[in-house]
Amino acid sequence: MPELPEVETVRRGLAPVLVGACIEQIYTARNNYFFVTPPKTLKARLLGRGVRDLLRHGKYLVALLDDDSKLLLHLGMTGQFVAKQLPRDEHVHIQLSLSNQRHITFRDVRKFGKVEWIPKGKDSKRLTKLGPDALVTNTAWLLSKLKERKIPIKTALLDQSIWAGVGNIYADEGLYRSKVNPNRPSSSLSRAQVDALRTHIQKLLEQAIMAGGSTINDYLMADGQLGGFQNFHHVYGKTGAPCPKCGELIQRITLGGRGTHFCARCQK
DNA sequence: GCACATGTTCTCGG
DNA sequence: CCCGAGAACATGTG
Repeated sequence: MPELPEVETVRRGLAPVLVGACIEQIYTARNNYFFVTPPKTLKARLLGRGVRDLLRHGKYLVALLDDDSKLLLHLGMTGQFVAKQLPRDEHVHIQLSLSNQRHITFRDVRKFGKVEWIPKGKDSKRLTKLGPDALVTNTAWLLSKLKERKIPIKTALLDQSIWAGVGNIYADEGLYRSKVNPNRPSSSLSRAQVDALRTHIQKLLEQAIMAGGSTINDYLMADGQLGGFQNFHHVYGKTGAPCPKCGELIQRITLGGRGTHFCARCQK
């Protein structure tokens, strides 16, 4: 669920709480959650560690620790990182108690999220296979990668090895604002169209960050509040509603296994 | 019961 | 080996 703007919003909310603090206590739920790094190892590696910085690449958060190891976090579809000691319901998997008396709760209903500890000097394959972050990707890179593929442009925009951070909402909204039909083969787009897509999507991502991200169901900001950008969606989740520009009804199709929303009259 | 859900990863067939 | 399609993962909502 969280795409780049949601993850960046969480990063900005967590950083003031986490950076500079030391991890003093760790609670892990005793359920079958697939952490990647097992709870026992996590506790052994994280207890007593200070947090130097909290970074983001695409939809991943990376906490840099004071022994030069790293903690990689991904929110999956329904993950929540909240800088509070939330009540421990059946979806709360981890709680950290920090030296500054603050707490961080990781809650995830569908359990698609990932928590991975990375030793000093090592890299996680999850990160190394990512393309450049979508906010800093330039047209030349995007064009060269899109030219290599015949898959629908919608599917290509979601490929995290091309650029990292765009998910289903911002792909659909970006294609709509760029007037590009999601079915178009990736390699068929002109340089001008790719440039328009890059520009529109980056603008969208920045506007969404300013609004605190899009809350559809589960996503929360780090202070527990809802995001606000869902109120600015034009096509995502608007199946059957009139297009804001031409009045044609918004269609929903499936591409790459994902629901895809667009205006067949505006997007060519 | 059915369809669908902000994501990633694996399998399978060509 | 490459590519793309579809399923799987786990749980909830309408």
